Amino acid sequence: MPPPIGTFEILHEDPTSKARLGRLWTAHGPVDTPVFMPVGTQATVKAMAPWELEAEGCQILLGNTYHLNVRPGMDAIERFGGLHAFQDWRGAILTDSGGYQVFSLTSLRKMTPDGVWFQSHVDGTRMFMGPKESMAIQRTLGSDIAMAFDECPPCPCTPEYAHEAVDRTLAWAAVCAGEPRAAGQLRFGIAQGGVYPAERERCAKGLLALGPGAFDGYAIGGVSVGEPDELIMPGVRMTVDLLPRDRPRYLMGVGQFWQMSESVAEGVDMFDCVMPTRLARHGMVFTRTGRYSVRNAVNRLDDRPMEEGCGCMACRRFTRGYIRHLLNVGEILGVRLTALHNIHAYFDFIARMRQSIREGTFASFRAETAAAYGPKPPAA
RNA sequence: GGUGGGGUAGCGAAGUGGCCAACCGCAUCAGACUGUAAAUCUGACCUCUAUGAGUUCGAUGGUUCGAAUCCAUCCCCCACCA
Repeated sequence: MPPPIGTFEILHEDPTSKARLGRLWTAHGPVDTPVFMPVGTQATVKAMAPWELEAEGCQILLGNTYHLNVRPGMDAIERFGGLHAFQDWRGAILTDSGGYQVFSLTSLRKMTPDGVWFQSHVDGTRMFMGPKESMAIQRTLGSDIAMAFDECPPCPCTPEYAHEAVDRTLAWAAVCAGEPRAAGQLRFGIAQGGVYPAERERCAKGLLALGPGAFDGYAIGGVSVGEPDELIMPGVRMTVDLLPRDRPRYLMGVGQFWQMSESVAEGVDMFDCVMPTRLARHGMVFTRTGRYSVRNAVNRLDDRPMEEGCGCMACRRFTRGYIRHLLNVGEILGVRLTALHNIHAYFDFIARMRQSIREGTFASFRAETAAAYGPKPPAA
């Protein structure tokens, strides 16, 4: 019999860092951590079929509250019996609250103390989203993990603005924590604070002050929102130790291989990022030794697979020259194949990282990752 | 053979005396992308010893301080009529 939903087991801890192997139990099965969650904003991971994600061992993916509320709308989601049924995804789903759209759609929204007025990026319709609305939508979506509605401020922003954003994020978190949830739905709080340690600390402590029943896990938000590379990891470090070690810690929106291995070393368990799928559509290919653009002219006559030794279907059957051709002429299969490969590369990366923690070789895994990708990724 | 239209950078296409190394689109080349307004966006794209210089607008000659733009001759393409 599986443990109760929401149980987070810590299975192994790395002696050389704060890395740990864990397992979070959701209503749609276990999630082995550290985990990478592909982003499926609009009820699909772009260019990927659900069975392809299953084949890669994907246990959980993302959906988006704002975007799914705009289209198809909650009446449609209800009609189809929730988000899982709608997109026929049998694993777990984490829904982002819409807080990121406060950042990414800055020019289309207006902040108020109680929430945010969005002007739809599709047809301009005004819609209000606050903590209650976000939680209600996520309830209808029926996600396994609902994120608290937060304000994700950009970088740079003034200390004063970061302070206000933390005020709002904490006030909204309290509202979220009091809202009803879907059956078996977990709820994560989000720590903001920008690049300011005092604000990071105030936000994390404020979330914890809502009590252990408020949240099942905690996220680090507002990272990689415009700050230079060298400020990303400090933002993580100044927050992660403030979050309970017996609960999953989720670094939102990150990211690159070296950022993930370094964050795992700090005690982070969960990641999501659009990079593997977005960059796939732009012709960028991730490999164990770096990334490169398969669109580049040097690949025109290259008969090697995208990554030598890779076991993904794209690499088992097709050459760089062919895939470059498909991307070059705009054929759909091109982005399908690069997405397939990049998702495979991400899951391969995470699987190897988990294995290294299990086998006690995480330190050298970190070093290899830093060498291949580095804080300043070398031109592959 | 006649009449009319036309030849502009890899292609298409503006420009019809100075603000033109020449708008724009495509193609090409390169770069960026981190809780996805992104199969998107940015830049380069005549040559060079390159915040400057040199050679271009079918060819040659001419007018003019100055020509892709005006004139003459020639070459080629298209349409219609013979």
